[in-house]
Amino acid sequence: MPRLVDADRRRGELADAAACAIARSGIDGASLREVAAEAGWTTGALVHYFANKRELLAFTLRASLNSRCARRSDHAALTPDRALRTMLVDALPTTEEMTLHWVVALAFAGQAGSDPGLALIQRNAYLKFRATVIALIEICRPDLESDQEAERLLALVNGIALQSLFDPVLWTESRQLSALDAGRGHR
Amino acid sequence: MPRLVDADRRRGELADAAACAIARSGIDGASLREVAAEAGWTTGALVHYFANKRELLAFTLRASLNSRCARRSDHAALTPDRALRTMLVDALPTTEEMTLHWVVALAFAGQAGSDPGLALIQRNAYLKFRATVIALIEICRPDLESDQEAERLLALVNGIALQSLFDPVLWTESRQLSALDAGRGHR
Amino acid sequence: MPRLVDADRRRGELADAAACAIARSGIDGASLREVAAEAGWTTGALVHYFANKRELLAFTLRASLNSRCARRSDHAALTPDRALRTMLVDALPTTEEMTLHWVVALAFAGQAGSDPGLALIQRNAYLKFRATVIALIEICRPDLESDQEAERLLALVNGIALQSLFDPVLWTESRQLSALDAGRGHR
Amino acid sequence: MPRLVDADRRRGELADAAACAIARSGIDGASLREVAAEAGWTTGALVHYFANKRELLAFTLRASLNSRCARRSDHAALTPDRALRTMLVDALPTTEEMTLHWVVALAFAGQAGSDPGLALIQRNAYLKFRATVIALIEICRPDLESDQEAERLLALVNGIALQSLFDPVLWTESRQLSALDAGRGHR
DNA sequence: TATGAATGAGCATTCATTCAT
DNA sequence: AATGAATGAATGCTCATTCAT
Repeated sequence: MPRLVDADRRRGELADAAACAIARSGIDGASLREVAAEAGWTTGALVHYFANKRELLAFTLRASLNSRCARRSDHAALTPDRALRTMLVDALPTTEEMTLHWVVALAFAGQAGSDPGLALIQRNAYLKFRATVIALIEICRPDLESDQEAERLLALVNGIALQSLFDPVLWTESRQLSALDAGRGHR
Repeated sequence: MPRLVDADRRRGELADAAACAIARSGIDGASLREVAAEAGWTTGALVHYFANKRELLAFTLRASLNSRCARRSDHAALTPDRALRTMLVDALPTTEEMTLHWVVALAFAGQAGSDPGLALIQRNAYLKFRATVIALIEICRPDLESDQEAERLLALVNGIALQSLFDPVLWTESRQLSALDAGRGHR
Repeated sequence: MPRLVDADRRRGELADAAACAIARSGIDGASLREVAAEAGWTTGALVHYFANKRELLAFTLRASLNSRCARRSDHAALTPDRALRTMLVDALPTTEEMTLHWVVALAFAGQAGSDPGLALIQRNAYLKFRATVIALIEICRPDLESDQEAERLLALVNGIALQSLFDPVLWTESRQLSALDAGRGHR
Repeated sequence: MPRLVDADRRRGELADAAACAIARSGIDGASLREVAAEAGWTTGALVHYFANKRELLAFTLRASLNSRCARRSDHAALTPDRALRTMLVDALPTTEEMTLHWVVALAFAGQAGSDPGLALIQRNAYLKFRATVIALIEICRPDLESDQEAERLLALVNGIALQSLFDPVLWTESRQLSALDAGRGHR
């Protein structure tokens, strides 16, 4: 089924283009024409891959949020402490790609009220993201008393990310890292 | 004599209505018709108080963000530790009103790319919010080694707030408070 | 009846303001707010003097066109040839005031299709203007063979006026006059 | 393959429809909806051919004014005197089509104050029209002493046209022609 | 499959008009 | 008489969507 592979690849490319357009113009501001142009097609071509704009947005949201989990692969080879740090750093908007994901997530979060369907997708993806991170934290730091401790760590990651988006000049990559280190607690 | 109206009061009411509409429908989704209907007027009436939609949005954003600072009044009478906790709690989306402010802030944050003017307003307001909180933290907790420590505390507050918005069922008020307490560090 | 005098005077002032606004912004572009502001009042005040915008426009048109006839008073004391020249010169847009009248007339002419009522006013006023000029021409120049000759002279005046409006730099006052002189024919 | 359309031809059709609508309702009165309906389309279709209303108007103005020059082709085969008369007659609103062009020109002239850009287009087109006519006059009538003489002839043409628009019943085609003949001067 | 022409609903905005004061 | 708040119907324009090719 070579066709299907092509179609899926196309959908991915379109989702990437959509993510860029959303980061640039906001969700409502990102017209289908803009997304299509970003990807190098015309509007009419989108209809073959997504029935309507909502589906394109939902797919883009899912793809972007999954990317935040995808990196979180196996860190078993590292020492627990080193693995933990690596994992958390992967979740911060230190790279351009990760910043894009955070911006897109923020755009959808601000839209949540207007489309409960998208809000649900977002919430589920967020819970998956949260579960992944917390599970790994607990593996790497079995000494943490409860998962509330892990949750606090996650909140810190999210807070640092949020502040980095608002004030990217102040929050350099190294500052993000040192703030994270300071909050990780001590054995 | 014309019908006399307290224009500033009206602007405030309209900003409240706009905040509700934004939380419900997103920023672009909140049409002037919707805002006017929410406030009990018709579209044309808005023009008396705001020259255009951008001005309405800017005013709403400023009003909402200022509300987050307004509560942060005098805590001098309390013990430093108690004052600190009170202040931070005031910044969490534990009340319905504070939740609304966070949702509105999130909506504007997601819009940042499409209107640099609004993004600037938001950034300035955020910096003011940050400065207020950090200054108070440093007063209440002179033992904190540096303002980086205070910043970490702020990041924690923001992170808890963000997670509460994504998962309000899990993040009850008491959970928000205990997560904050756990991260406050010890004297 | 001092009140009536005041009201009529007001109407005249408003018509002047309207003529300026129309010359500046066109007929549809001249909003009631703009006219009122030009005259130093607010919108609501207009309603006391004109039932609606149409009436204001009709009054303004009539007043402006009548002004073009008003100057054409008694030239009996002059020699016929001198009187003729004076009369025709009075009809050219050589003065600022006369230019305004021509511009307003042009604006209404361009609008003629959309309001048959205004078009009728304009046509009647034009016929009156034409009759006045032609009658005077025939008095001053009894040697002209027919009123067709007079009509040709009027056409020349109108043509010079039109070209002066399109290219005011080229068509100085002296050029308008010499073109008129060259076309007046010889005894 | 998409539906192929001769875009330039379409633009021409739309300009024709716009000219009719402008003659009927004035420039501001001619809404895009009205123009589109006149041409048998809907509003949204216009955007494929003109970015906005201003562009539609500018194109219509240019097209209409150029038509007034287009007819003025080669008259070299005729006798000079006959050619002159033919040319000038072509410029009078004796045909329905030429009347439309004059009405449209008048509508734009009345609008000149509100859009300097359109006024410039109009002035340039007018100068081109003037230059064309005057050049031809000078070719056909080398005996005319100066180009001021030619200009006077043009003024006469314009004046006849203007009066014909104000009083089309009186100014039949034959009357226009005889007025022109009487003013052409004698060899 | 892909194009781009065409639709029609929706938006922000303007404005003549009405009306309480 | 005069103000200015409020209305509601347009208008220009954008855009997701449909569809003939």
